[in-house]
Amino acid sequence: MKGRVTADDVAKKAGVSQSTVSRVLNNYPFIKEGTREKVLEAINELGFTRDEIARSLVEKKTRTIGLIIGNISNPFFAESAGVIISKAQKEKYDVIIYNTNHDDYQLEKAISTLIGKRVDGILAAAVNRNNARVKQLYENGFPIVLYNSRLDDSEVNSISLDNKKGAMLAVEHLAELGHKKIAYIAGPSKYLTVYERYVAYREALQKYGLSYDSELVFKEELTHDKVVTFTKRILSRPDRPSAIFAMSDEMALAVMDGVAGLGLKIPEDVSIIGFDNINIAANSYIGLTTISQQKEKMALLALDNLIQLIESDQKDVQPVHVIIEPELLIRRTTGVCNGS
Amino acid sequence: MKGRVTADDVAKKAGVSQSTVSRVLNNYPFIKEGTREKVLEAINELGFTRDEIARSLVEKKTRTIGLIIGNISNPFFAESAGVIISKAQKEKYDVIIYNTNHDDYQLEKAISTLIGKRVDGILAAAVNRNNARVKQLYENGFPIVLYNSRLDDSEVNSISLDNKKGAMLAVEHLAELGHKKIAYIAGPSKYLTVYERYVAYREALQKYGLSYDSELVFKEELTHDKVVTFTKRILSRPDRPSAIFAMSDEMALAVMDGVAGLGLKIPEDVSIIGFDNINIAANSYIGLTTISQQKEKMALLALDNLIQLIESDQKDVQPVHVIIEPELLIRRTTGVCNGS
DNA sequence: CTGAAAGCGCTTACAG
DNA sequence: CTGAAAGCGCTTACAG
Repeated sequence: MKGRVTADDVAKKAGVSQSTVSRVLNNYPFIKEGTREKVLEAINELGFTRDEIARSLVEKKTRTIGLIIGNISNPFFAESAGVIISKAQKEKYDVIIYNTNHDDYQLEKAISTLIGKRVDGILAAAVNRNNARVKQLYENGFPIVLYNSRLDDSEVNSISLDNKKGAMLAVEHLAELGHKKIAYIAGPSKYLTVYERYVAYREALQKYGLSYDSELVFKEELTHDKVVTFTKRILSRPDRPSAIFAMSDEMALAVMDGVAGLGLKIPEDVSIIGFDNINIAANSYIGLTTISQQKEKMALLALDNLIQLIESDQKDVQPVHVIIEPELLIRRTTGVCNGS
Repeated sequence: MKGRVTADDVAKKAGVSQSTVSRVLNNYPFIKEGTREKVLEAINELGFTRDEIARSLVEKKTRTIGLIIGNISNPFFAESAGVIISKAQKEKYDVIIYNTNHDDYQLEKAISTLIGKRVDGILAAAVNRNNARVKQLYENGFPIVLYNSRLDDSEVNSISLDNKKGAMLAVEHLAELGHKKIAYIAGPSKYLTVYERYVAYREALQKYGLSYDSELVFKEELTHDKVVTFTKRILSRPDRPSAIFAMSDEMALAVMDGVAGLGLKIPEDVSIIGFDNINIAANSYIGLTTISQQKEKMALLALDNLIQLIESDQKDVQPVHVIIEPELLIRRTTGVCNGS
């Protein structure tokens, strides 16, 4: 198809060597002005575009990075990815994006493909706490930084929230509003960040002398429909909880879906608090009380650090471990407890 | 960094030639079983991963496609991109994603970079109606398909909605509920799809004998904040509109933000209808009445057609022009007109 | 069934 | 200031 025009074609047309064409392409300074002009002209006439694949092969860098997220339809991932994509563009990096759908096998496959494509580095926002592949990549000196994820006991670079504090803040807010029965949408604990929130939830309950009821905790796979069903089920109990804390705003929205489906009022009948502070949480119509992860800052820090790793000499680089401060944003979905 | 292991290293370790290593990598059938095993073993011990960049150079295909969208934080783009990314993975294509932020210059830059990186094809969801570059790419036989976009008078492959019908459906629904003053969040008409909706809005008004009031039409750049401000402004007029139609669900949400900010009720005080049917529109707490674009179907068709273009011989391929049928989904944000 | 060699389209010492 | 040549890591005829 199309027989692409190469630097050699340009060279012939301009009556110079291919090396010279390459030099003007790379803005090599010592070229006679006349020569440069001839080359530029030929490039234009021929509609030449330099083959970056060939260039990557010799330069041993592709100026593309891999971005691995859980699921792009979760606004937390979409919005943080947006920040990364835009900033990467400015820094002249392309991004290949992968959804894991929270499946370990898909994560492995994504990593393998990205390594095969020789990306300069990887940003990953959804890696299970014990992922050996990521650990190994890091130990081999491959540029990788995690955000919204962390490994169990490894030095792998990461930008993450103080999740424990975040979950504490959420439960405390509810407890101080007088809520005694606080349900929790926890999710599976293969992610360290998610697990930490769960632990903090339990600790916070204890701190406020509230009892832990495993029936009020959803630990299964986090799909919208399952959470809606769970919400409806626990709210149909005679001793229903008066507040529900969700480990993500996406899931808090699913809880709201369930609550509205039951005809219950928020926050009069049930208070809801999320986690992430996705854009829509601030919409006045929703007004979701939540814990901010400062996703833009998180994403930007992750990218900045990755680029630094890529462009530095690797040797003298210290592991990066940034902990971001959570912030409680009180909006309309939480209120004082009206029930028992 | 890391001195990657090459097929040549594998060859030496296995005591065969590099050609043989290449053959086992490519599942060439006529290899002695013993040889294959030796090679596989060497590959494992060395932790070899084939350099896809080098392979792309000789094969003249990269198995990556470019995906150009307006803005990933708009759920319509994020969700359709999600469908594309997942399906592409299954088909063994990677996707490089670009946000244009609805800026023509960024679109051009994205295309140039993608061409430079020798992607096998491009999917674009946000291209201005008169884009010469896209047209030229298509005419040169480069695999490109648009979705949610179309060019003015060009054959470029596209999957798009019957936008006119969609907007008609929306206004008719409102008119039949008795609304006389229907505002419209139109956006800039550089996109043909957006323009078509605007034209249909006017035609529908006419059909129902409703007058067109340019002050009730928002034609500026579509940002959340600007639409909130506009909404508040028109709803503060003594003769305020009783219904607002937005050209996207994202903007309908902005309208709801403005309405809620004013303390007005939906749909009692003002009915709202969107366009796209993003996932959250179906959430019972929101219940946004909208026009479905069948985004999953649209995205999948776009990808399928692109892959077909890439993998076929190009010559015998007819231009693809799929028009998707819009569907009115009535939910909670629209109701009969209570006002004058 | 397997090896030696050419070639994909660039960059970059090395000469001049 | 510029050209000839080697090399990046593969694939694929061509021989044998």
